[in-house]
Amino acid sequence: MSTGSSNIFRQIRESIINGEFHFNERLPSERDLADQFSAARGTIRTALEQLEQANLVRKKFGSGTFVSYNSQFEQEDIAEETSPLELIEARIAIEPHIVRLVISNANNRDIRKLEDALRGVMECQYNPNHFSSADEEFHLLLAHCTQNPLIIWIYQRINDIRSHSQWSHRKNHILTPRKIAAYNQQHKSLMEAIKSRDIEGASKLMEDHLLRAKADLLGNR
Amino acid sequence: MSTGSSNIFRQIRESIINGEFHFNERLPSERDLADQFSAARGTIRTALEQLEQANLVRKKFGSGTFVSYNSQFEQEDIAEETSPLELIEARIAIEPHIVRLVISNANNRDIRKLEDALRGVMECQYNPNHFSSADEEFHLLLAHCTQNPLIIWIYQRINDIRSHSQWSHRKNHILTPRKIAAYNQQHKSLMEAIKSRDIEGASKLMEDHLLRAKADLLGNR
DNA sequence: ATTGTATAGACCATAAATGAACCACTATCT
DNA sequence: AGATAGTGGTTCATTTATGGTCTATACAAT
Repeated sequence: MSTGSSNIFRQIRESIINGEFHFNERLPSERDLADQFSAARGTIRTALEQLEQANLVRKKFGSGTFVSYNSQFEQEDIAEETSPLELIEARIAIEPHIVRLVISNANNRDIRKLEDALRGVMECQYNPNHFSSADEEFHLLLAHCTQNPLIIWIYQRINDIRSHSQWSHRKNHILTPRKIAAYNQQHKSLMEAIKSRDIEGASKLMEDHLLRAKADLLGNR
Repeated sequence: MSTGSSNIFRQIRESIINGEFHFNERLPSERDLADQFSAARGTIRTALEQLEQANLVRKKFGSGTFVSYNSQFEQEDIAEETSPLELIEARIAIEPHIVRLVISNANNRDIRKLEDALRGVMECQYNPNHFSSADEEFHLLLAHCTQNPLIIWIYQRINDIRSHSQWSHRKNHILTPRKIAAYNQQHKSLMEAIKSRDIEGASKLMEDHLLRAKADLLGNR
């Protein structure tokens, strides 16, 4: 059972798995491959169809054939390999304690800036994209209020991933006006707890807030 | 997503990451880049848009395209300006929840690897440097056991800073055999809590462990 | 003979790249 | 202050390259 096309299939598969062709890179055109393998274009096409069936490759009409195989070694970008669920788990890990540090370290000017930012979030109930970026800004500002450069830096990376995450595709499904209103209410309670210097209360509110976001994420898959 | 323009995207990205273009440096104009890559300006523009999307570059109307990539340069800065106290605060923020995730996600093989690593730490009671690096390894392994790539990545960065921190100068003063023995005892209790799947108990032990380390740090200034 | 595969060529529909022109803004020089 | 050159932002028609499809032919194995 060894036809010409399946030989070509095997050869290209090896090239992809060995990393000669990188993720998302365009393969040579069917006509070029036909030249390289001294085969007819139809033969190449059946080989490519097998590759597509094996999820190693995807074809784009009018554009080319692209590697869709993601080797473990070229996950150079942490943002690409972090799922929305994993992202929110990391936030659950760090943000409740961020709130503690905010209450310990923030001065009145910081608190005012937080309130300003929160007002900005509140105004975005009906636009998921605006809400999302205002929310990112608010949580990043919290990190800044810790005045801990390492935590600020870590949270900047988390925010990079938030804006890059696959989650953003589903944003419009998850962030209904109703959900946004709920989040805003949680933000408001959180802000009040921070202002009254209730460390454990605020931390718990942040944890609940994120657990709620996690539940929403899971419920809307 | 992936076309000829993304080849140019890749090339410029590599140039930026490899430091051929420095932070805040202006890239050649779109027209110049078009000449260099023998491509049309539109093709360059789509490549630059992808770079902007990846936060590697920002465009200034009428002025140019500037590198906004925070290379290892910025990470060096973070290591420099993060004090040992701030480092341990960040660890207090994240590690108790890491322990929770470990208990939720780790399999038996992970647990065995943790026990092996812990034995390695135990053997270092009389050498602060060895204890320190074995301890780093143990805590990093905990992060790995979460199986969350983002958390692993964050903890790797924390570990980078641990080994880079000003704290290492004072290590020999702080890490007396007596202190090391105390830490080992805490590690042992932690490990037992993990093995018995006691999520909140283990998390609390980790928090106590780090709070103790923080107190030792403050007491030895 | 039939079937399955490979070859060769032609044409189609689509997507991307091209090349040119123009606009709006910025920085610099006079 | 004004002029000027250089920059990114935008649009357009056109060209090029790509995968998708179809036909006819040749060859080998069953």
